Amino acid sequence: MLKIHNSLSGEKEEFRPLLPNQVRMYVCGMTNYDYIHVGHARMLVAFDLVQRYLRSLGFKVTYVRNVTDIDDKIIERAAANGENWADLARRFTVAMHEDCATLGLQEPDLEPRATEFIAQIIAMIEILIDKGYAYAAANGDVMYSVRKFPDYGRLSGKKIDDLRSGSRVRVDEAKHDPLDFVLWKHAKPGEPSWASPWGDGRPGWHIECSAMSTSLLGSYFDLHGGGEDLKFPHHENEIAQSCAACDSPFVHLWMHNGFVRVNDEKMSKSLGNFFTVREVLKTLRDPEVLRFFLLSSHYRGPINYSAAQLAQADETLLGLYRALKDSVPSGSVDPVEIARFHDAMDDDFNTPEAFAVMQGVARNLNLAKAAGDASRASVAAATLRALGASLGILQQDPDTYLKRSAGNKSLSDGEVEALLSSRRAARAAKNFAESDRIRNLLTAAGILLEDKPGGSTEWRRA
RNA sequence: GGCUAAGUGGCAGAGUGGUCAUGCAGCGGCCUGCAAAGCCGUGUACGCCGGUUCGAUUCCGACCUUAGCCUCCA
Repeated sequence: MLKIHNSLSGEKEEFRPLLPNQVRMYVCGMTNYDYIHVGHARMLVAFDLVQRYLRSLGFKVTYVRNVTDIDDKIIERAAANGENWADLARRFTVAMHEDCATLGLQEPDLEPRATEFIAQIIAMIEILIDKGYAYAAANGDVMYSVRKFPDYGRLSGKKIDDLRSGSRVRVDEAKHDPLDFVLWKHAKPGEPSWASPWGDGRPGWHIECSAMSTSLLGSYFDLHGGGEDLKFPHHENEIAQSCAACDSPFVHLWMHNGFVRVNDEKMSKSLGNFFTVREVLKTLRDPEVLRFFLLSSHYRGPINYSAAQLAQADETLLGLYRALKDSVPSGSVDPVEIARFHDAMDDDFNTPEAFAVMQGVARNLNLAKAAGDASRASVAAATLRALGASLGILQQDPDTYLKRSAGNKSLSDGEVEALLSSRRAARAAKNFAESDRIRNLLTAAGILLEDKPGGSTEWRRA
């Protein structure tokens, strides 16, 4: 039985889809005006995992992850670059797709862009105005009147009056209430704009998600995800918009992932303490290390980013690949371990616990290999592979993986093989001084050796 | 100030009212020509103070500390 933590209730709830065997999920994706950083990667990986696991459970999943391709930041950045805003958004959306692919993400079923949904956005705003939830302000913007929506603040546990007193928001004269937020922004000269009943302008950020999600998934759907910083006000605003416009509940279950931190601070653009995915990947043996690292703590908790942590993740992953080496996965898997793994994952996607199960399987695999029990080893190998598959890891060829290096290759594979063959000759002649000399030389070059019982030698890169 | 999370062994990170997380690093052993890898073994861990209990890291209360949100943000 799958249980998922619902931000709405603050508790883990048994997951039951609204429609039999179908899951409709929406995740707030990226505003693409720059390369994605590790914090974004965590969100992307977390919901990729959710989506994968739901599918592995047999649900028919419709996974929608939007792209915000019109926004203040895009306009600003484009202006700073002297670049067309649409070109900039397109360019970084392509880059994001590349990064997602490297991280082993499966593509969402639908990836709507805000600019493709202008008509739906306008229609939704009109409904909100008709129903009295929104108003055209004096400055040409259209605002949502937060106090008209009684449930406002329920998701984030905030009370409207607490917000007001603590608000650091500069009171915009055009707003009837400081809490009101923009649905439609009137265009300033030279800004990209679309025609609307309220004049030329562009959608506010919050309304786009409401319009896209309800157009694509219906007014009431199963799961909505995003980073925990979106809980307020973004998701709160989405609820206010969608519920009011559709006269319907909006989302059954809200999921929020925790942040990536750097020295105990949130990794973010504004703090300037961010590392882009592509820059981090250059320092790693394989992108899988980053994915593994991101999955090694629970998605709701914070995770501290550091090179030392990445090194630990690398070491651990290496151990798993070493276990997989020299065994042929069989068709059958170990049902007990599979069940343990599912128990862990069913408990709100407890990946650390799931990793512990995988470590147990790896130990069995090593034990079986040491005992020369090929059939037990191949069942263990198949099990480990299968479990890895549902997390999107451990699918590479172990030999290839182990010969990869985190740093520069000072010696080519061929050079290593050549040295190894001289060493083999030395060992056969019991010339251990020469044999050790070669090994030391290789070690210094980042090549680690393992002599096997038959006289052969395996190698890998540090 | 309001709201929300969280504080676990050298590091990372699960979990539980009463033998075991798990991984990395360390130490001892087996194995090895020596290593490496693997296996076996190994560590007075649960922020502080009270309370409940036969028994609390786990439940309750206070306190301290940290992070996040309250402004764009994954």
